[in-house]
Amino acid sequence: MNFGAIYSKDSSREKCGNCPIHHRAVCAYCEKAELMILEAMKSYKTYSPGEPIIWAGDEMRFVGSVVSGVASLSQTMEDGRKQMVGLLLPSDFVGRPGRTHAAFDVEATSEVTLCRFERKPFERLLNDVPHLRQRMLEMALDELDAAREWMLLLGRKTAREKISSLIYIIAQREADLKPGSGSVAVEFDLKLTREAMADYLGLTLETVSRQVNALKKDGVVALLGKRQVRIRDIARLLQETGDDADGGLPS
Amino acid sequence: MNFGAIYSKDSSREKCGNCPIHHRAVCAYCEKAELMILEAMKSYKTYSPGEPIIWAGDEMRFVGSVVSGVASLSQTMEDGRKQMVGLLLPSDFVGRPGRTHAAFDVEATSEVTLCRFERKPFERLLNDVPHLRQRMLEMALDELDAAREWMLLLGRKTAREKISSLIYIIAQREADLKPGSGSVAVEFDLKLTREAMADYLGLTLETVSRQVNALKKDGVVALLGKRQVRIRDIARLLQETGDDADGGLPS
DNA sequence: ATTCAACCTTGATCTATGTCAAGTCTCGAG
DNA sequence: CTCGAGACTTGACATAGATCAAGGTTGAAT
Repeated sequence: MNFGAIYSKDSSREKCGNCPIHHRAVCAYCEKAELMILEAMKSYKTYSPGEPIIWAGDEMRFVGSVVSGVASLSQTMEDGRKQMVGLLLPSDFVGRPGRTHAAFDVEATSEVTLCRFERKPFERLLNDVPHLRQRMLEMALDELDAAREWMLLLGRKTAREKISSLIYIIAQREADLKPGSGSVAVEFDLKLTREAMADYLGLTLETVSRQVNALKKDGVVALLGKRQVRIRDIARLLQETGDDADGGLPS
Repeated sequence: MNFGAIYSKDSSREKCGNCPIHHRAVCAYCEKAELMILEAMKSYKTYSPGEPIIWAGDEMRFVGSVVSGVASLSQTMEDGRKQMVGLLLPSDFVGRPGRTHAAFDVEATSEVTLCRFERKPFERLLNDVPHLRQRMLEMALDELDAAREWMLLLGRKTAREKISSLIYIIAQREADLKPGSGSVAVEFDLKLTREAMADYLGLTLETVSRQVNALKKDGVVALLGKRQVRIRDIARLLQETGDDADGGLPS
C-alpha cells in the first residue's frame, strides 16, 4: 500500500499512466499529450507523519495531489483551539491556484506522498489546458459540497452522529479507491489519532474515545487495534450518522 | 435599496452595465460582447421573504446571481434540525453548473431578486467563454475558503464569538457592496431573523437572542429596531470574534 | 382602534460535552 | 527484556448552551 516507496525509487515514477490516483485527480481528464507535459513538471515528495507540508500565511511555491496517505487542512485560533477543515485523501488537490499564500495549515497525518507542481507553471498550464481547468472547477465544486455537508455535521450533529459519519465517510472513500468490493469498505485503517478525529469533528479527544467505544459496545463496529475498524452492521452505522437513509442527492 | 423593483419594471432592466453587482458576480470579467449574450439570456425574478427558490433534490432548471436581498442555502435533517450552509448575498451565485439536481435548499430570507439563466445554455456558455469560466472557478474557490472558515466557527467558537463573527462578516459584505465608507459598514440591517441566525451559527434562537443582547449591554453594538445594528466599537467587535486581530491571510 | 401572528426576550432547569486527573496499553529504542 | 513516550481510556465534576415555558412587542389586516 505504500505508493510513496514505489514512486520515489522505482523507475516507473514518471509514468502517469500507472498512477493509482490518475482517474480521480486534477489530471483525470488529461490526454496523453497533456499528461506528458505534467510528467515533465512533476516531482514526488514524501512527508512523515506529523510533518508540516505548508503553514497558513506561507508563500505557496507548489500545488499538487495527494498520491498516498492522509493529510489534514486545518486552522488554529490564537488560544490553541484547532479545527480541521478538510481531510486530504489520495487524489485530493493541495493548494489554491490564483493565490500566492496559503490560507490554511496542511500537515501530513500519516506518511504522505505528494505529486507536486510548481505553482506558477501549473497556473499557466491551467489557462492553456481546458481539461485541467474543467476538472479543477469540478473538484472545487465537489469540495464545496463536501464542506457544506461537514457544516451540518459540525453545527447540528451529536457526538455519536459525528463519529458515525466520520467512520462511514472514510469507509466510502476507502472503497472507491480500491475498486470492486462494494461502495463501502468493511475493514480499514482510520489513519487518524483520536486527537485528529476530535479536531475534525469539533469535539475533544476524550469524547471521541468514549463514543468510539460506545459504538463498539453497541456492536456497530469492532476494533482490531486502535485504529483498525471493522464495520459490523453497515445499515445501523448509516442510521447512526443521522443522515437520510436514502442518500439524499440524486445527481 | 430595492433593486428588485428597478429591475422588474424599469426599461433599464436589460443593461448589465448598470447592474449593481456587475463588478463582483460571475459576469465580472465579461467584456461588452459577452455581456450582450448574457443580457439576451437572462431574466429577473423576485421572491418574497420565506419563499423557496429551490429544494434539495429538485431538478435545477436555472442558475443565476443574487441581485438584491438575502437568500439562504441550507440542509435539514429528518428530525427537523436545520443548518444553513451558505448565506447568499448580492453577487453570489446560485446553483451548480454540471449538476442536474440541487444538493441544498435555497430560500429567500428577505425579498430577493435573482438574475437567472437557464442552466443548459449557461453551461454551454461556460465552455465557450473563458472569462466566465475563470470567474466561476475563482468564486468557487472563494466560497470554499469561506465555507472552511465557517467550519472553524461551527466547530470551535463560543456562542458569543459566533454572533460577533456573523455581525462582523455581514458588516464587511455590506461595506464592499457600497463603495467608499471604509471596509466595514457601521450601521446596517441584518436581514435575518433570530432563527435564521441560529440556523446559520449552529445555535438555538434563544441563545442568539441572549448573546445579541449581551453584546448590546456590553456596548459593542447598539440595536435600532430588532435587526438594525450599529457597531459602536469595531476593534472590540473584531476581538470578540476570536479571530486573529491581523486578519490572517495575506493574499 | 383592535386583533392576531410572527418575532423576540427572559427565566428556570437540564444535559451533552468539556475539563481535569489518573491510569493503562503498545511498541520501538536501547 | 524493560523503559519510556505517545496514544488511548476511564472517572468525577463543571458548564455552555439546549430545552421548556411564559410573556412582551410590533406591525399589518380587519
